[in-house]
Amino acid sequence: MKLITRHTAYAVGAILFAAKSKQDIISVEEFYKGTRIPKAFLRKILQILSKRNIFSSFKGKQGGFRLRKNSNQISLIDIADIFQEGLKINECFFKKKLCDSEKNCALKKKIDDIERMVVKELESITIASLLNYNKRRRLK
Amino acid sequence: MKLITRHTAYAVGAILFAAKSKQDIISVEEFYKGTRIPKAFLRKILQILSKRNIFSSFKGKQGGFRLRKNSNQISLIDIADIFQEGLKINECFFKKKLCDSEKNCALKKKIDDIERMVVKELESITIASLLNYNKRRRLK
DNA sequence: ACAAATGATACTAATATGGTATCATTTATT
DNA sequence: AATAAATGATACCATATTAGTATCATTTGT
Repeated sequence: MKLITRHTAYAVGAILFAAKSKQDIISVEEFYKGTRIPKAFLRKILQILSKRNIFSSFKGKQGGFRLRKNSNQISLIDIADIFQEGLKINECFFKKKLCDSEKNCALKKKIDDIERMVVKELESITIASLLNYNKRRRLK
Repeated sequence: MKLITRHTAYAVGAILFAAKSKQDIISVEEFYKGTRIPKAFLRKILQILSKRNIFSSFKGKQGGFRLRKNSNQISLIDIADIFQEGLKINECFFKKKLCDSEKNCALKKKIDDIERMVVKELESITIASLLNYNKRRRLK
């Protein structure tokens, strides 16, 4: 059971870093220094994120990425959706034999319910809430 | 996001079949006829399930497997635990850089919370509840 | 003795995940 | 205009997990 993959986590890491930074445009090199996520991998992730409008990108010298959304407009589900292809709900494992049909497979029904619950939770976790969480702890 | 794997689902399928059957000891061949789960694969799954005391097994002619527990004593979490090695909670993805330490990584905390929720749900889904679910639908 | 069963185990195949490398293109700076 | 520093696109490789098969050994009822 892996709710989020490394891609997702790294993407979140990069976004958190950008959200905290006062800098406007941040290069992969700078992301790397801040996060220590392997550079080539990070780069691919950032490219994908900018295709999906989480970042804008700027080519050429002084180029890099700029966060395009406010940190409370990005939730974990957005990121997970990008890297975990729709978090697709489990297909039926069984053929006709076991249930009468896929549509009333009890197992699938129950698992789907749980997945929906998880999706709802992921929706509620925004980048802003993650930033906040850390800020609160630091004050203690 | 795959909450349960095929192994788990097939195991559940086999257990459901055994729970419904009036037969005492059921051979792999018979399981296969009832579930259409690939025979060799099913066999391995049943072997594992009997090592884990979900089934008892009987060698030799007229041998096979007998369900060892009542259907309300087996929950999805038991099966998932067997085939998905403890449903291990996500380790931290980041090095020191991003959070102060693994112990106050907001992302990990949130994901762990969700996972605990999922585990609780899986605990609540027993074989009996799956059987019931189908029974109820059939009556409609 | 034999056939029908599981036990143990080794092996293979497919898929998903994680990660690197490289060439093309763009752009600020000199 | 040349150059260096950046991303875009894309192809590739490595590793781990999941799915599934095959085979020989052992047991047991008939």
